[in-house]
Amino acid sequence: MNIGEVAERTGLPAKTIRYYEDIGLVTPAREANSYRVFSEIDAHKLQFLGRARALGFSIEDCRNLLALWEDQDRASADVRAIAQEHLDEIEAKIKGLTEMRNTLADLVQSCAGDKRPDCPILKGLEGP
Amino acid sequence: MNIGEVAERTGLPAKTIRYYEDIGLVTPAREANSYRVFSEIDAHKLQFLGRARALGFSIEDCRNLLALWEDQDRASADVRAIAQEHLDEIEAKIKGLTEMRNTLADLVQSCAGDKRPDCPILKGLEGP
DNA sequence: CTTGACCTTCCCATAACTGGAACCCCTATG
DNA sequence: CATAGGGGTTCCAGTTATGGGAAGGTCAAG
Repeated sequence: MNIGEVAERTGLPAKTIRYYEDIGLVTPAREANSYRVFSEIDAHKLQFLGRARALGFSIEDCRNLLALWEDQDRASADVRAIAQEHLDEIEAKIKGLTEMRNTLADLVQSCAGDKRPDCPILKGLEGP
Repeated sequence: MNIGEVAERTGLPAKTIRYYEDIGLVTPAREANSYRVFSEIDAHKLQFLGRARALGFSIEDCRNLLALWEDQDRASADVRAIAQEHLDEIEAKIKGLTEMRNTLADLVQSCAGDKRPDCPILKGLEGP
Protein backbone atom coordinates (compact mmCIF):
# COMPACT_ATOMS: atom_id res chain seq x y z
CA MET A 1 0.00 0.00 0.00
CA ASN A 2 1.05 3.61 -0.46
CA ILE A 3 1.95 6.08 2.23
CA GLY A 4 -1.49 7.68 2.33
CA GLU A 5 -3.21 4.44 3.10
CA VAL A 6 -0.77 3.36 5.76
CA ALA A 7 -1.02 6.83 7.28
CA GLU A 8 -4.77 6.47 7.54
CA ARG A 9 -4.56 2.96 8.91
CA THR A 10 -2.01 3.77 11.57
CA GLY A 11 -3.21 7.27 12.37
CA LEU A 12 0.32 8.59 11.84
CA PRO A 13 0.85 11.60 9.53
CA ALA A 14 2.64 10.76 6.28
CA LYS A 15 5.37 13.22 7.24
CA THR A 16 6.02 11.27 10.38
CA ILE A 17 6.18 7.99 8.52
CA ARG A 18 8.75 9.42 6.11
CA TYR A 19 10.69 10.65 9.09
CA TYR A 20 10.60 7.17 10.63
CA GLU A 21 12.01 5.81 7.41
CA ASP A 22 14.71 8.49 7.46
CA ILE A 23 15.89 7.40 10.88
CA GLY A 24 15.68 3.75 9.99
CA LEU A 25 12.66 2.57 11.96
CA VAL A 26 10.94 1.21 8.85
CA THR A 27 12.27 0.42 5.40
CA PRO A 28 9.43 0.26 2.91
CA ALA A 29 10.11 -0.98 -0.62
CA ARG A 30 9.87 1.34 -3.62
CA GLU A 31 7.90 1.17 -6.80
CA ALA A 32 9.37 2.04 -10.18
CA ASN A 33 7.91 5.53 -9.84
CA SER A 34 9.77 5.92 -6.52
CA TYR A 35 6.59 5.70 -4.48
CA ARG A 36 6.98 3.92 -1.17
CA VAL A 37 5.26 0.53 -0.87
CA PHE A 38 4.38 -0.66 2.61
CA SER A 39 3.89 -4.30 3.43
CA GLU A 40 1.54 -5.57 6.12
CA ILE A 41 4.57 -6.00 8.33
CA ASP A 42 5.60 -2.39 7.78
CA ALA A 43 2.08 -1.27 8.66
CA HIS A 44 2.16 -3.40 11.77
CA LYS A 45 5.49 -1.94 12.81
CA LEU A 46 4.14 1.55 12.36
CA GLN A 47 1.10 0.63 14.42
CA PHE A 48 3.43 -0.54 17.14
CA LEU A 49 5.45 2.65 16.93
CA GLY A 50 2.33 4.77 17.14
CA ARG A 51 1.20 3.02 20.29
CA ALA A 52 4.59 3.17 21.92
CA ARG A 53 4.99 6.88 21.11
CA ALA A 54 1.49 7.55 22.46
CA LEU A 55 2.64 5.97 25.70
CA GLY A 56 5.49 8.43 25.77
CA PHE A 57 8.37 6.15 24.84
CA SER A 58 11.17 8.08 23.17
CA ILE A 59 12.23 7.25 19.64
CA GLU A 60 15.30 5.50 20.99
CA ASP A 61 13.14 3.45 23.36
CA CYS A 62 10.96 2.63 20.39
CA ARG A 63 13.95 1.49 18.40
CA ASN A 64 14.94 -0.86 21.21
CA LEU A 65 11.43 -2.13 21.74
CA LEU A 66 11.03 -2.71 18.04
CA ALA A 67 14.26 -4.71 17.95
CA LEU A 68 13.02 -6.81 20.85
CA TRP A 69 9.65 -7.19 19.22
CA GLU A 70 11.31 -8.61 16.14
CA ASP A 71 13.66 -10.83 18.10
CA GLN A 72 12.03 -14.18 18.70
CA ASP A 73 14.57 -15.06 21.37
CA ARG A 74 14.31 -11.95 23.50
CA ALA A 75 13.80 -12.26 27.21
CA SER A 76 10.71 -10.57 28.55
CA ALA A 77 12.90 -9.15 31.30
CA ASP A 78 14.66 -6.96 28.74
CA VAL A 79 11.39 -5.44 27.67
CA ARG A 80 10.25 -5.02 31.21
CA ALA A 81 13.44 -3.16 32.11
CA ILE A 82 12.81 -0.56 29.42
CA ALA A 83 9.17 -0.20 30.38
CA GLN A 84 9.95 0.05 34.09
CA GLU A 85 12.56 2.72 33.50
CA HIS A 86 10.11 4.67 31.43
CA LEU A 87 7.46 4.22 34.10
CA ASP A 88 9.83 5.71 36.65
CA GLU A 89 10.44 8.69 34.40
CA ILE A 90 6.74 9.25 33.97
CA GLU A 91 6.18 9.12 37.69
CA ALA A 92 8.95 11.63 38.26
CA LYS A 93 7.35 13.94 35.70
CA ILE A 94 3.98 13.61 37.37
CA LYS A 95 5.54 14.44 40.69
CA GLY A 96 7.25 17.55 39.34
CA LEU A 97 4.15 18.74 37.58
CA THR A 98 2.04 18.18 40.65
CA GLU A 99 4.36 20.35 42.71
CA MET A 100 4.19 22.99 40.02
CA ARG A 101 0.44 22.81 39.96
CA ASN A 102 0.17 23.20 43.71
CA THR A 103 2.41 26.23 43.81
CA LEU A 104 0.66 27.81 40.89
CA ALA A 105 -2.80 27.01 42.23
CA ASP A 106 -1.87 28.73 45.49
CA LEU A 107 -0.77 31.80 43.58
CA VAL A 108 -3.88 31.90 41.41
CA GLN A 109 -6.10 31.40 44.42
CA SER A 110 -4.53 34.29 46.26
CA CYS A 111 -5.11 36.68 43.37
CA ALA A 112 -8.26 38.78 43.37
CA GLY A 113 -8.24 38.89 39.58
CA ASP A 114 -9.78 42.32 39.44
CA LYS A 115 -8.77 45.65 37.92
CA ARG A 116 -6.41 46.65 40.66
CA PRO A 117 -2.71 46.49 39.89
CA ASP A 118 -1.86 44.63 43.08
CA CYS A 119 -1.08 41.05 42.12
CA PRO A 120 0.14 38.30 44.44
CA ILE A 121 1.04 36.10 41.49
CA LEU A 122 3.70 38.49 40.30
CA LYS A 123 4.88 38.93 43.88
CA GLY A 124 5.15 35.19 44.22
CA LEU A 125 7.20 35.02 41.07
CA GLU A 126 9.66 37.59 42.33
CA GLY A 127 11.13 35.11 44.72
CA PRO A 128 10.55 33.52 48.11
CA MET B 1 27.83 43.17 37.82
CA ASN B 2 29.14 40.82 35.16
CA ILE B 3 27.39 37.80 33.70
CA GLY B 4 29.13 35.32 35.97
CA GLU B 5 27.96 37.04 39.11
CA VAL B 6 24.39 37.44 37.93
CA ALA B 7 24.42 33.81 36.82
CA GLU B 8 25.43 32.73 40.29
CA ARG B 9 22.90 35.01 41.97
CA THR B 10 19.98 33.90 39.82
CA GLY B 11 20.99 30.29 39.40
CA LEU B 12 20.65 30.65 35.62
CA PRO B 13 23.53 29.49 33.37
CA ALA B 14 25.38 32.32 31.62
CA LYS B 15 24.42 30.77 28.29
CA THR B 16 20.77 31.09 29.16
CA ILE B 17 21.16 34.69 30.19
CA ARG B 18 22.82 35.53 26.88
CA TYR B 19 19.97 33.79 25.14
CA TYR B 20 17.45 35.83 27.11
CA GLU B 21 19.22 38.94 25.93
CA ASP B 22 19.14 37.65 22.36
CA ILE B 23 15.40 37.29 22.43
CA GLY B 24 14.91 40.61 24.16
CA LEU B 25 13.91 39.58 27.66
CA VAL B 26 16.72 41.59 29.25
CA THR B 27 18.91 44.35 27.86
CA PRO B 28 22.04 44.71 29.97
CA ALA B 29 24.38 47.63 29.34
CA ARG B 30 27.89 47.10 27.96
CA GLU B 31 31.28 48.13 29.21
CA ALA B 32 33.98 49.52 26.95
CA ASN B 33 35.47 46.03 26.68
CA SER B 34 32.08 44.77 25.47
CA TYR B 35 31.38 42.89 28.67
CA ARG B 36 27.74 42.89 29.71
CA VAL B 37 26.88 44.92 32.81
CA PHE B 38 23.79 43.92 34.73
CA SER B 39 21.95 46.34 36.98
CA GLU B 40 20.04 45.29 40.07
CA ILE B 41 16.89 45.59 38.01
CA ASP B 42 18.30 43.25 35.37
CA ALA B 43 19.21 40.76 38.06
CA HIS B 44 15.74 41.02 39.53
CA LYS B 45 14.16 40.44 36.14
CA LEU B 46 16.28 37.36 35.62
CA GLN B 47 15.30 36.11 39.04
CA PHE B 48 11.70 36.54 38.04
CA LEU B 49 12.29 34.72 34.78
CA GLY B 50 14.02 31.87 36.55
CA ARG B 51 11.11 31.39 38.91
CA ALA B 52 8.52 31.61 36.17
CA ARG B 53 10.41 29.13 33.98
CA ALA B 54 10.77 26.78 36.93
CA LEU B 55 6.99 26.86 37.20
CA GLY B 56 6.83 25.79 33.61
CA PHE B 57 5.74 29.05 32.00
CA SER B 58 6.83 29.21 28.37
CA ILE B 59 9.19 31.92 27.21
CA GLU B 60 6.28 33.75 25.60
CA ASP B 61 4.29 33.52 28.82
CA CYS B 62 7.33 34.90 30.59
CA ARG B 63 7.56 37.76 28.16
CA ASN B 64 3.95 38.67 28.88
CA LEU B 65 4.30 38.25 32.61
CA LEU B 66 7.42 40.38 32.58
CA ALA B 67 5.60 43.13 30.70
CA LEU B 68 2.80 43.03 33.25
CA TRP B 69 5.31 42.96 36.06
CA GLU B 70 6.84 46.16 34.75
CA ASP B 71 3.51 47.83 34.09
CA GLN B 72 2.44 49.69 37.20
CA ASP B 73 -1.11 49.98 35.90
CA ARG B 74 -1.69 46.35 35.02
CA ALA B 75 -4.86 44.69 36.25
CA SER B 76 -4.28 41.63 38.37
CA ALA B 77 -6.94 39.89 36.29
CA ASP B 78 -4.59 39.94 33.29
CA VAL B 79 -1.93 38.14 35.22
CA ARG B 80 -4.41 35.72 36.64
CA ALA B 81 -5.69 34.85 33.19
CA ILE B 82 -2.21 33.81 32.03
CA ALA B 83 -1.58 31.85 35.19
CA GLN B 84 -4.96 30.14 35.05
CA GLU B 85 -4.45 29.10 31.46
CA HIS B 86 -1.07 27.67 32.32
CA LEU B 87 -2.57 25.92 35.29
CA ASP B 88 -5.12 24.29 33.02
CA GLU B 89 -2.35 23.15 30.70
CA ILE B 90 -0.42 21.64 33.58
CA GLU B 91 -3.49 19.81 34.80
CA ALA B 92 -4.12 18.43 31.33
CA LYS B 93 -0.54 17.21 31.20
CA ILE B 94 -0.85 15.56 34.60
CA LYS B 95 -4.02 13.86 33.46
CA GLY B 96 -2.41 12.56 30.27
CA LEU B 97 0.66 11.35 32.10
CA THR B 98 -1.45 9.64 34.73
CA GLU B 99 -3.33 7.72 32.07
CA MET B 100 -0.03 6.76 30.50
CA ARG B 101 1.31 5.63 33.82
CA ASN B 102 -1.73 3.47 34.50
CA THR B 103 -1.62 1.77 31.14
CA LEU B 104 2.09 1.21 31.39
CA ALA B 105 1.91 0.02 34.99
CA ASP B 106 -0.69 -2.55 33.95
CA LEU B 107 1.60 -3.76 31.19
CA VAL B 108 4.63 -3.97 33.44
CA GLN B 109 2.64 -5.74 36.12
CA SER B 110 1.45 -8.39 33.70
CA CYS B 111 4.98 -9.19 32.57
CA ALA B 112 6.83 -12.01 34.26
CA GLY B 113 10.17 -10.37 33.52
CA ASP B 114 11.96 -13.64 33.18
CA LYS B 115 14.03 -15.23 30.45
CA ARG B 116 11.14 -16.51 28.40
CA PRO B 117 10.45 -14.70 25.16
CA ASP B 118 6.75 -14.35 25.85
CA CYS B 119 6.09 -10.72 26.74
CA PRO B 120 2.69 -9.14 27.43
CA ILE B 121 4.18 -5.63 27.19
CA LEU B 122 5.04 -6.08 23.54
CA LYS B 123 1.66 -7.67 22.96
CA GLY B 124 0.00 -4.69 24.60
CA LEU B 125 1.93 -2.35 22.36
CA GLU B 126 0.78 -4.11 19.23
CA GLY B 127 -2.68 -2.71 19.55
CA PRO B 128 -5.94 -3.13 21.37
C1' DC C 1 55.50 37.61 31.01
C1' DT C 2 52.63 34.15 31.52
C1' DT C 3 48.92 31.70 33.47
C1' DG C 4 44.27 31.07 34.38
C1' DA C 5 39.80 32.74 34.98
C1' DC C 6 36.69 35.44 32.88
C1' DC C 7 34.33 37.33 28.90
C1' DT C 8 32.95 37.79 23.74
C1' DT C 9 30.72 36.07 19.22
C1' DC C 10 29.55 32.44 16.23
C1' DC C 11 28.02 28.13 14.69
C1' DC C 12 26.25 23.49 15.42
C1' DA C 13 23.30 20.09 17.85
C1' DT C 14 19.40 18.39 20.40
C1' DA C 15 13.82 15.68 19.84
C1' DA C 16 10.50 14.78 17.04
C1' DC C 17 8.50 16.39 14.11
C1' DT C 18 5.82 20.22 10.92
C1' DG C 19 5.38 23.37 7.02
C1' DG C 20 6.40 24.72 2.59
C1' DA C 21 8.48 24.89 -2.06
C1' DA C 22 9.25 22.77 -6.29
C1' DC C 23 8.48 19.06 -8.85
C1' DC C 24 6.77 14.11 -10.66
C1' DC C 25 2.79 10.70 -11.48
C1' DC C 26 -1.80 9.12 -12.54
C1' DT C 27 -6.55 9.45 -13.69
C1' DA C 28 -10.83 11.61 -14.92
C1' DT C 29 -13.24 15.03 -17.23
C1' DG C 30 -14.50 19.05 -20.52
C1' DC D 1 -5.94 16.56 -25.88
C1' DA D 2 -5.23 19.70 -22.30
C1' DT D 3 -5.91 20.33 -17.76
C1' DA D 4 -7.33 19.94 -13.04
C1' DG D 5 -7.16 17.26 -8.96
C1' DG D 6 -5.15 14.49 -5.77
C1' DG D 7 -1.76 11.50 -4.97
C1' DG D 8 3.42 11.09 -4.41
C1' DT D 9 8.73 12.67 -4.10
C1' DT D 10 12.94 15.37 -2.22
C1' DC D 11 15.00 18.93 0.28
C1' DC D 12 15.30 22.95 3.26
C1' DA D 13 13.97 25.52 7.12
C1' DG D 14 11.71 26.28 11.49
C1' DT D 15 10.11 24.97 15.99
C1' DT D 16 11.66 25.14 22.02
C1' DA D 17 14.90 26.44 25.14
C1' DT D 18 18.82 25.79 25.66
C1' DG D 19 23.94 23.22 25.68
C1' DG D 20 28.61 22.44 23.68
C1' DG D 21 32.54 23.98 21.92
C1' DA D 22 35.84 26.76 19.06
C1' DA D 23 38.48 30.89 18.47
C1' DG D 24 39.76 34.77 20.47
C1' DG D 25 39.78 39.35 23.65
C1' DT D 26 40.52 41.03 28.77
C1' DC D 27 42.03 41.23 33.30
C1' DA D 28 44.29 40.34 37.85
C1' DA D 29 47.86 37.78 40.15
C1' DG D 30 52.33 35.73 40.64
